[in-house]
Amino acid sequence: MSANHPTIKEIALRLNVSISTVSRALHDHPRIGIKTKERVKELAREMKYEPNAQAIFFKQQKTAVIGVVLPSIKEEFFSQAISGIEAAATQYDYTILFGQSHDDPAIEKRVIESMKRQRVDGIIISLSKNTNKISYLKEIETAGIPIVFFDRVPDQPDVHKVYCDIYKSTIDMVNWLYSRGYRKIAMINGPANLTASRERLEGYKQALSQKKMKVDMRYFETTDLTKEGTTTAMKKLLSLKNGPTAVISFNDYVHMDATQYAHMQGININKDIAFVSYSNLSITDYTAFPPLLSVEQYPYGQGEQAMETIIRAMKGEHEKDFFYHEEVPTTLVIHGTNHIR
Amino acid sequence: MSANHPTIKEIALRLNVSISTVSRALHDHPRIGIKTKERVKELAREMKYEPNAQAIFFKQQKTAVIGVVLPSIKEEFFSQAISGIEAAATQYDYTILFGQSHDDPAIEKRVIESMKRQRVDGIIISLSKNTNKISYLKEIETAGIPIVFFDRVPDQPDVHKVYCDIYKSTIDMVNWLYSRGYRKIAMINGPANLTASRERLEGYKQALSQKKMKVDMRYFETTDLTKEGTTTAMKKLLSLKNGPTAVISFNDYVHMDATQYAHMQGININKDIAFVSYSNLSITDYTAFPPLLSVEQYPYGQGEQAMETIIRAMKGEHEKDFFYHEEVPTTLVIHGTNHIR
DNA sequence: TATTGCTGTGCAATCGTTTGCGCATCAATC
DNA sequence: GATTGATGCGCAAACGATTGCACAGCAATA
Repeated sequence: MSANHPTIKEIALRLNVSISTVSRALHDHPRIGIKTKERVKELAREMKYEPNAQAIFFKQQKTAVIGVVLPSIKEEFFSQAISGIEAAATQYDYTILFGQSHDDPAIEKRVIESMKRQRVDGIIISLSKNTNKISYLKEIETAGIPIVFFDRVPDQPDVHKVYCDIYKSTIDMVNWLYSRGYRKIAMINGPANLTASRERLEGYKQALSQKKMKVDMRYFETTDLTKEGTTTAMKKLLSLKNGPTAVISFNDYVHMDATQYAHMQGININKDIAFVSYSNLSITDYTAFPPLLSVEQYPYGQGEQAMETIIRAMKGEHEKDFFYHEEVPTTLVIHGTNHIR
Repeated sequence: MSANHPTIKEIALRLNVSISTVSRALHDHPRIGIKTKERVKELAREMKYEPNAQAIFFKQQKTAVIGVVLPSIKEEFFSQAISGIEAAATQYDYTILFGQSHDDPAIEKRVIESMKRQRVDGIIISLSKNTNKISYLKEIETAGIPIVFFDRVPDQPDVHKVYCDIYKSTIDMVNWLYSRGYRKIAMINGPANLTASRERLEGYKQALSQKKMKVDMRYFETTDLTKEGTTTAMKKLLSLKNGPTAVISFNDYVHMDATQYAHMQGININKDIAFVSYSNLSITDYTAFPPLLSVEQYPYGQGEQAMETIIRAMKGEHEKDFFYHEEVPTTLVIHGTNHIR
């Protein structure tokens, strides 16, 4: 069952010419006679010859393979992102070596090392949410494999990264709520160590202070993103004397847990309390309680952008200490009007 | 920015020994002196030498890479499946070259050809729903790259495949409904050309006739899996004089569209009409109208099984005309009791 | 002393392809 | 008739690692 691919050597043998002649004939080298070219091409077709990409890339010290490491493809955001990456990759004749970290830094490292051994030409990664040391990644970059971070990117400036401005989206979101008359705006944020959480919190504070509202930390809760964590957070918000009239959830998954609990507590979702969120999952319109508003982060576009950025990084045309920081825009998507209930 | 990996050649040069000595020392060859081994290993560590997997596999005419082609990773079924594939791959020291067909046979073929050029050691594929010619895949297999189909598999017996018994699941499902007193059981099936659809239909017919019920084709509709197709099908069912008391949907996505429409028509979901389905999406419990019952097809397990099967196929220990047909079990998962509404 | 066997190492081929260089052959030019 | 230039093709090295074979040096044996 071992692969039996024809080689230029066999073609050369059958045609009684040298290997180099076959190679050049197939590449339409000007110095090869036209009859020879035709004989070679004819036989190549007949034998279903296909160049051995492995051999070529081995010689050229490239692989035309990009490693892609994502936390979990079960999240719609990442499954969309990889589609964008793949689409762009196909366009540039690259293929995708795929791995998930499942938000475990140890697995993440193992996957990366394996990709390094495979000699991928570059790596696109969205960090596991528990990763805080990326020094080994910098080493890999120094060893000659460029890395582009996307969405879950490190704070530091000396990396290539593609991300969207959650800080700004959050301000937009609060402003939207404000313009609809909501004043008691709560937030169920993610773990404090995440950049994503920090951006949300800062945007939240900034927006409130722009509106001359004081930041009431009773309205600010966090969740570890588990159902239990979110339920606890929501419970606290609901127990407040002067409870919130609007709740911003970390993302649509948190939103679903929060609204599920609130509903069970007799809250009329989006009537008694307005719920808004991030991610804009496609499943949203089928859920029992869609958010009034969700921030669309265009994972597909981020994926495409990440691929284009790594290609530029691989070309290495940039200055030695230049790093790409690509910001992709977001949009507020309104759902509330046509939801099922 | 080109990769600069140390090679055994450089180690040999620095140590004034031959390349072969370095290679053997690193592999603990018995004929290499102990001091030499230590000197070599020491320097290798120091230089952060890592064997060039590309070179090794090139020489061995292998890649340790498995191509995985899925219709669309946005479907939870496939995103779970690839996790299973990846987990098993990691265990056996294989990596995953990934591609989506987006249910387009032309793209599917392009992806496969590209993987062939990359000389993957094997291919795991779940067919695009529009694919009907797999002859070119048989050719690739003949050329020496084993192929394992999973979930969306061809009918023919002369292929390796991993799948679950939807025929049997459907019978179980109808029996479950029957035991709950439902007698007017409708089905919204998928496109007739899909094996998956045929199995559902046959199971449906078989179950009904086992219960001495006649198959009423007024209760049988199909959808092209678009929202419109499903809505039309549901509309027809609702317009019947003696309408169904239960509806079996092709999968949870169809189920969501069907129930969304039925709800808008004033049907009390799972009270007026019972809805059951296939896939058992994790999102189900957050949706407005979860199915009473959904068939769990264990995509993760199917993925693992597919990986194990391709590894066996690559070993080629089987008889020349033997093909693996691995059936993985399904389960009926009950939701109705704790759904939100 | 000659043979045998062991230890430690190097040579060179191999995988498939590309490519710089060189060598013919032939026609055209001076 | 010698030089030049174009044409057509082959040789061999290179990419990184593995491995069968050979060989030198040395000790033990006959």
